[in-house]
Amino acid sequence: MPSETQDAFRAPVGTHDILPPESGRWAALVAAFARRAANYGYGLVITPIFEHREVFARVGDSTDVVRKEMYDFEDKGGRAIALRPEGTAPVVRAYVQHRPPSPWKVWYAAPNFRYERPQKGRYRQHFQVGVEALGVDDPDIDVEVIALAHGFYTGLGLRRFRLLVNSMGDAGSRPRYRDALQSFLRPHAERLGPEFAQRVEDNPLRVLDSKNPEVQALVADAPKLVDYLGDESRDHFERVQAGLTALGIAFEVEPRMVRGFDYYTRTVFEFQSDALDGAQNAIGGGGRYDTFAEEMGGPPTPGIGFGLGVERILIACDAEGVFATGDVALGATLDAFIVDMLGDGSSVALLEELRAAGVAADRAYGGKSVKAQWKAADRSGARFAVILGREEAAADSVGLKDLGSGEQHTVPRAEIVPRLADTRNAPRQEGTTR
RNA sequence: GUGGCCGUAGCUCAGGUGGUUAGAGUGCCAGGUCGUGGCCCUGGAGGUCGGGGGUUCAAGUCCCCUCGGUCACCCCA
Repeated sequence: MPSETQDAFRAPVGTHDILPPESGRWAALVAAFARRAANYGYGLVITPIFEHREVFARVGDSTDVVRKEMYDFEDKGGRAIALRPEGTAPVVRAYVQHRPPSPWKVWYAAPNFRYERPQKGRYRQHFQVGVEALGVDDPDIDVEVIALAHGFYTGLGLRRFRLLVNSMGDAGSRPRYRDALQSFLRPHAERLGPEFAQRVEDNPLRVLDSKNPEVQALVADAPKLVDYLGDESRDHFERVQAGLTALGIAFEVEPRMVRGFDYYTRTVFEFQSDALDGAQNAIGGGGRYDTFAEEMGGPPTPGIGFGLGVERILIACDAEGVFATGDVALGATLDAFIVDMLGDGSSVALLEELRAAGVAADRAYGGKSVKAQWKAADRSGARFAVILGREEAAADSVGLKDLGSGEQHTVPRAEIVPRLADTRNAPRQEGTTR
């Protein structure tokens, strides 16, 4: 237990504060995703950060996310509640509850919570951006969704990542495959230990992506999902692959990729960064869930979506040297900084005028020395300093200094606001600093 | 949940084999230049050495516990 003074007043294990200027990079990333999603015809959906526990139970009783990583609790009304561990279930729940017209194409940006031991790229609260498209069975939408994510990564500047795809089969083929796999694995259960044996019984598909070399060697000879696909699933998968190829999106079929949620059917995919050295190299993933809505009591409705992990994407960006904080941070750039040598209160009114005109402006507080004000102006990164000085004031003017070039003019007080507003609206003429 | 490594100013780190008032760089504040920033010089503030217990004449240094960080397993974004 954290003792009150030492540990209580800090972010809980596995969580982080994101401060300026880094927070500006987050804002820029989410803004880029929002633009892209809107461009593809997706609207924003905002769902609660917690749901009735049953909503997430549908993610899979045999998955770690549900079995041991849920932040669940009873609220004061005795309801079983859980913090959202993943993005798809709440969106499907919202779809079932509101029955919007199909196709329903939505995007989200939201934190997820999983009670895990943290390490690099794995946190108890992590942020995902994602999309869900419900009501469309057409493989074209699988391709569209994957292309959206793929283009988002490349738009950030990422290059060193791979797209892995697989098909999980459907309600007809999956049980047949499951049985075949179980029969294949069971004879080895004793040799590979109780954990393995348990998994073979609970969820044999997830044995496939084990990192244990012994298990991997075994799995290499195991029956493959693709060989058990029904005609429809096989055709769907082939059309998805053809669609990706037609768009020039490189991918690898990874027949042993199963992913961690039970609701997936047919198309599943994952983006892995080669720039991340750790074990946490999945920067995004998703798939089709054609029976999920029905399992939640809604009409049979196919769906597909993905979630992309913001923390991991930013780690990958750092590793590839792209989308750096200084280059992209939103909201950190000031147009003007006031250096006040009068101290008569006129700076307050001028600041309000500037801001009302859309000029981002700031000042130093607390009657700082002139020198300190100049240093603050410099640090602020503002393009201009506006000088309230005695000489200028005598002529009903202010000083305007370009902090980049050092050039300084005297400007009539009445003109300073429109002038800065103009400069802002017609910013930096390339190559013509003077 | 299991295991390895790590924890000294806001930040990055020095502090052989225990030994007086715990240091540097950077950042912050002030001054040199009470109207001109970035460079330079001077000064200042800032630490219960993560926390607790133990060994010892003496612990930042050794031992135990605990909290936190990090990495791996597991799992995933």
